[in-house]
Amino acid sequence: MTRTATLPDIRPAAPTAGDATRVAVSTVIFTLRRDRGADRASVVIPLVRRTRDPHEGLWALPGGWLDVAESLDTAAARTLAETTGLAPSFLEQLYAFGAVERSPSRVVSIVYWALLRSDEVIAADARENVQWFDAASLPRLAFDHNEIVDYALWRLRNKAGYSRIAHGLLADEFTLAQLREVYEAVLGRRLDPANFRRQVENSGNLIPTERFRTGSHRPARVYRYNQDVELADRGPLVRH
Amino acid sequence: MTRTATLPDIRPAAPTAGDATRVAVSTVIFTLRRDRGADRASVVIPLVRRTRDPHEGLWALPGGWLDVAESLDTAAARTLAETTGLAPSFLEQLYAFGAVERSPSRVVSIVYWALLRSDEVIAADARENVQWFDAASLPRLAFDHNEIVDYALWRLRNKAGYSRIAHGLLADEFTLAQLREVYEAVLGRRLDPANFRRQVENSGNLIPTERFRTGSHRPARVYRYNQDVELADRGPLVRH
DNA sequence: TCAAAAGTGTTGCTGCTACACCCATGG
DNA sequence: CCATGGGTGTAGCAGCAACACTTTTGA
Repeated sequence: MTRTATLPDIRPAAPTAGDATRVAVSTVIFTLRRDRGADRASVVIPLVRRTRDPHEGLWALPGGWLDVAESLDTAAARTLAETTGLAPSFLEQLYAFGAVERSPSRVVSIVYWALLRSDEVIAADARENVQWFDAASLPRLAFDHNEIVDYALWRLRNKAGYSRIAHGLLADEFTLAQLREVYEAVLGRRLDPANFRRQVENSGNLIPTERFRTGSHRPARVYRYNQDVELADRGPLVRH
Repeated sequence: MTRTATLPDIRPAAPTAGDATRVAVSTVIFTLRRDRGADRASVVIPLVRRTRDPHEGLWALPGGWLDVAESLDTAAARTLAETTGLAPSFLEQLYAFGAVERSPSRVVSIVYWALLRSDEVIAADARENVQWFDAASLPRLAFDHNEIVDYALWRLRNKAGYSRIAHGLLADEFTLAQLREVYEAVLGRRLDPANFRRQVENSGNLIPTERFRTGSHRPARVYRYNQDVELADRGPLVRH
């Protein structure tokens, strides 16, 4: 459970032959951070500092080796928990990266991407070697991980257009302003509150509650997601 | 060049240890077939008959093992050429399948999908063990390949909505009726000729030529694709 | 009473669908 | 000249962006 938080050791290890191709699993985890004072939330991702040689000291995506007896989905969830302690509400395969020269030895990385609700973030912060970075301004990462994060960000923004991606980033109950803030952070632009309200109300994804959240000004109605409408954008692929 | 056309032998082979996870690459190749007399074209894919034990005799997707010194993209193109003789104009990664029980030994398959232009199909037909099937009515395939084809079909239809997918299925020059036929076959429904024309003309993807194709009735203008407008739907991932 | 966010109404633009209609060619 | 597909015109509807406007609260 408390393995060293690091990407797999790339040096030829015991279980496999030295020249064989090995399969790793990594995950890009998105969540939002509301900086006090900042007028907009920003997209942040957790990275792990490498403690072994290829790219020692650089930051890298959390991940690990695929076990012989576990599926890719399971491996993604497991390595994520081991390196960061996180258990995201949304976890989906992103892309398989397999360029020959992306690592000193031959590694094919099956990369996942994940969304973390604001109330799930807490656990990870205490971890040694884990740190959160603003996705828009990352340092140089190990391997091809900068490229991977760029692709994941592109996918996040893309999917926000036609899917209920915000579900994975919010707690169960929320106001429309909070929901709008999520979309604004992901898309990187302001949205008209009036039009946003109508769009989201007409989508049928939201259920209004009778509760109100009282803040600085007029109280806002609290909504929750309609669990029936499951986003069918993974096609015929069944989960679990 | 003329290896036996078959999926990789799944039995533990020489190069790798018996219990290691191995990486295979497979491809779902789509093209259109115009049946004489039929009023609509249909989507067909080439399959390879397995000549070795796991699922011997069943039809399977063309593919093979990933070499240690080649990228995933290269492996997809190579195994495709070796098993079917085809070199598609469009080749893109689809998904990585890695359930534990999808094969007797542990195999992670990186699956690609490809589009073949009607003028590229010829070469493959002569192959032993290669046969074309209507994508809508497949027999039981080896491994989890039925599920894989379903997913690829879903992706094809999805992408047809927002992308110039037909480019990969047509020759360089074509009439609007031919282009429309492609979309009708992929989407599985009729499209209004008048509205289709306007949509596609306004998209800016087509360049009208001065040539006309004279058929049974009024000659139709010949178009070709605007090469400048490259479909930017793979995001920041650069090819080659 | 004032600022600011919550929430409603309205207008105009755009893109799409449906369908009527004209054009050009082979038979 | 007629059947058929190529190609144009147009009316209606739906969705969305822009923005004016009303409501409700804390300070």
